[in-house]
Amino acid sequence: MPRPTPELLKDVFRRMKKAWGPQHWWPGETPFEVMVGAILTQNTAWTNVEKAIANLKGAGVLDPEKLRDLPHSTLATLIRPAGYYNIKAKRLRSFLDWFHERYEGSVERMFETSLASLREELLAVKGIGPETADSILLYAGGLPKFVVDAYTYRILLRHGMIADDATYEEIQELFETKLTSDVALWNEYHALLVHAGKDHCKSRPKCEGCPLDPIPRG
DNA sequence: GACCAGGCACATC
DNA sequence: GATGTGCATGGT
Repeated sequence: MPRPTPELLKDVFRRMKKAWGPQHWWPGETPFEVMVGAILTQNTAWTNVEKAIANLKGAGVLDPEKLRDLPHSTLATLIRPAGYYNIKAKRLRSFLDWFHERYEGSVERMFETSLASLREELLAVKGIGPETADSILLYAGGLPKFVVDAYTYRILLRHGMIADDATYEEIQELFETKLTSDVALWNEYHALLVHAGKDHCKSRPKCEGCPLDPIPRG
């Protein structure tokens, strides 16, 4: 497996940051909103998630206890624009039940738990996998956990920095061991990778003028 | 109308 | 352990 150096990873970041600037992630007003958004955005365009969150706010239920009190059908209807609304209503419910029973719906208490333990707890919730858990830890909790997603995989593979069978944990370990443990850096790095995959490269099939072009493609 | 989007759990082999 | 499949709306 190719082993990108710390310098290369830093260079990739500098190039993206220079080209596209700060991404201002995560777009959510409170840690709780970020956590809800992390579940709703699973395999879904963020624009659709925004509509769902707007519905929740409009109904005045974007609150741990109020959301948990909603019947399944009501919750599913409100989050309908985010797609997969039945399964996501269940996933939100399982998260909200855990959040209530384990932390009494308190964000402050939740993030008093150590990073490694909290990640294990989140992964044990039905509907929360590695990316959702890590998004919650980094973007809602401000904890040093690097978020890996489909774009991260694609871009790193394209530039020959990982093997095509690299796992989530391997890719995460790559960033976490070769970059300094810096929440602001990891926040921006992941957001820029998503921008690179979503907005930049998608609009340019061969990605002409890609800021990463000086880095050989695999 | 096809194809994709900031995954995950579960079935089947 | 690897591979396949269901879940669903809204934008291009």
